[in-house]
Amino acid sequence: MVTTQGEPVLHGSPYRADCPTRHILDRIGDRWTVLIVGALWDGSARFSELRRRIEGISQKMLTQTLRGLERDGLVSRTVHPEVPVRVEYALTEAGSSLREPLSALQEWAIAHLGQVSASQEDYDHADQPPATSTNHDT
Amino acid sequence: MVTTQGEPVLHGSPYRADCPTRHILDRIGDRWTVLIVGALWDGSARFSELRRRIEGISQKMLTQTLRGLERDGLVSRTVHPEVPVRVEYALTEAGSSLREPLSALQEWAIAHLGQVSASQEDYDHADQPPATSTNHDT
DNA sequence: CCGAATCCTCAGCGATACTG
DNA sequence: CAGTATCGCTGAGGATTCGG
Repeated sequence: MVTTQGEPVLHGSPYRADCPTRHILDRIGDRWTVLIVGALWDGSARFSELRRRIEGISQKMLTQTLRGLERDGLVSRTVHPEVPVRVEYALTEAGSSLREPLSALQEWAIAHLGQVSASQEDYDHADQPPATSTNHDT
Repeated sequence: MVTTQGEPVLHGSPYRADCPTRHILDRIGDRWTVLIVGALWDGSARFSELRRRIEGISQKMLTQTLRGLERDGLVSRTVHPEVPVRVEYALTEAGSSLREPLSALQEWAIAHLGQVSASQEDYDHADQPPATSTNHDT
């Protein structure tokens, strides 16, 4: 996530950091959470399998993000005490329910990506880059 | 956003970083974008007004995030060349259309926040904190 | 095979100061 | 009022290594 705790604590602003949406975005706004949830839509998977499914993820972040999801009750973790330990991860009901709003976002993304990209091109090719910096993007 | 460009470039993974959803999440996953969009649901506003509406935001991040949104074509920026310069920000059509999926997320957040918090409590009160670290949260 | 611990880099973001 | 430029801190997160 981005930071989450450095908040100076506000008072009466209508867009405070403690609104549920903000909270959830802090939770799923990181690089990997959504990808893991997406990977688990295909069914439960073991640690290594998840690593392969997502591939760009490091072992550390996979573990860390899975722990977060488990803590939130969105993902279940089942240890099979076999000889080489086997661990299965799966979406819980709550985790599965995330699919709805996430799909909405996904559809928006698909529907608007072209337009957004075009707008970016347009913006970047404008002729008033105030000298010094090419500081587009966040 | 989180990083977005350090990607090692993958090849055949089904959850590549270049999927539209991932892209959009990188865009709106930062600390302020969603808050600004939310603040503009109430109608257009000037720079200072936005600062007041959001309040926790620094001048730098407000400018930076607004630039990003403008670049993406989600927010329009209108300069009124009056004596003290006046600048109005407003959502574009595309920006407004974000309200739908964002509301879906919001509703999910509201519906599940309690459950998630409870799960966290539960998780944290488990009796196997492997010593050293209290490393919950992302 | 699953994961924890350590190290280190780099970029998000706030604070501050300066322009038009 | 509406920015832009610079500096410094902090923490996300990749690489690597060790344990069960």
